[in-house]
Amino acid sequence: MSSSRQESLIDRCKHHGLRITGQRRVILEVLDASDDHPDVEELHRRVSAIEPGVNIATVYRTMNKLAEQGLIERHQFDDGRLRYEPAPEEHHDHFINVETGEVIEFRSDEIEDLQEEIARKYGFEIVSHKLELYVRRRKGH
Amino acid sequence: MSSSRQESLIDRCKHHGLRITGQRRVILEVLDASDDHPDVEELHRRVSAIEPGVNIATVYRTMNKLAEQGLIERHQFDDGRLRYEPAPEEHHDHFINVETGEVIEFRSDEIEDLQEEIARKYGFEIVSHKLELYVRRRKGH
DNA sequence: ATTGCAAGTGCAATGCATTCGCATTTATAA
DNA sequence: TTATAAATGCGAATGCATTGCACTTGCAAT
Ligand SMILES: [Mn+2]
Ligand SMILES: [Mn+2]
Ligand SMILES: [Zn+2]
Ligand SMILES: [Zn+2]
Repeated sequence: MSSSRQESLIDRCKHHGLRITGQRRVILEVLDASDDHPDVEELHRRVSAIEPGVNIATVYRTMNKLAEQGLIERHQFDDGRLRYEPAPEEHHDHFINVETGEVIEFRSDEIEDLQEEIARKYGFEIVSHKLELYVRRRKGH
Repeated sequence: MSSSRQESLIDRCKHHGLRITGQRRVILEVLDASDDHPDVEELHRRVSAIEPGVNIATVYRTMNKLAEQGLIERHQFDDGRLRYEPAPEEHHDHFINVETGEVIEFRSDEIEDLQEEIARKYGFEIVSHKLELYVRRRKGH
């Protein structure tokens, strides 16, 4: 999740030559404050609570622009919608609790290494990957 | 991929109480003959080559029905379209060659085991999972 | 073989998330 | 301050998938 990032999204946008408009300022603020994986509609809801009048198309366009620049990550879990989070400092994968919809992050160096190993075995190099574990709470303990 | 399955999809449909219509017969035949991961449009193209006049809505409905019954698996890779393959006898995951779009199957017991282990560590049990490795051919060797 | 009816189909309409065209506004560099 | 490319608002369009409805058909029971 968001945790503490060294640089704000606004600063990172400036460094990438993106203009900081009033709308973007709010969108970036919302993104920075999020520690979950909101979709565009939810982002728009949060933005509108701070500054009404921002069009949802602007949120869509901003997310695309940010993703292009690698400033955010885009996910598509099983509900089919695009969800976003600020680009994490260190890669992680996700549990999705099928009963609550909650998304939990985890990291396994062993799995990451095995992925590289098996790709190499097949003569591939990994460009990116997606690992999603759809889970439920274990009963008893 | 399809490899040799013990029972044809048509037989499995009968056992599941699904009616075998002319359209379904062709759709199932196409599925059984596929050793890739076609989307609905591609399936419809292949079906139409054998028997023109089958409506694409029928293909959509048939795929949903088959998936409900667990007779096929549904995937959504990064292009966002739903793709299908006959339910494999043994679980596998996928490489997606980002340069060609080709989908290659693999299986890693080590990774499967590690997934279970890390889920357990978090107090979860895995309901299903998705592992997709987006790759390119390694240059030199 | 015939019949009854739930299941399946064709077709067009609809839903839903996302993108796009275009006129207008605005951030930023000069 | 000004010029201009970038960004925005808004509605229309897009792409993929689902659905309502009238019609057809597989198939189990007779
Ligand atoms: Mn995350
Ligand atoms: Mn497969
Ligand atoms: Zn990972
Ligand atoms: Zn797997």
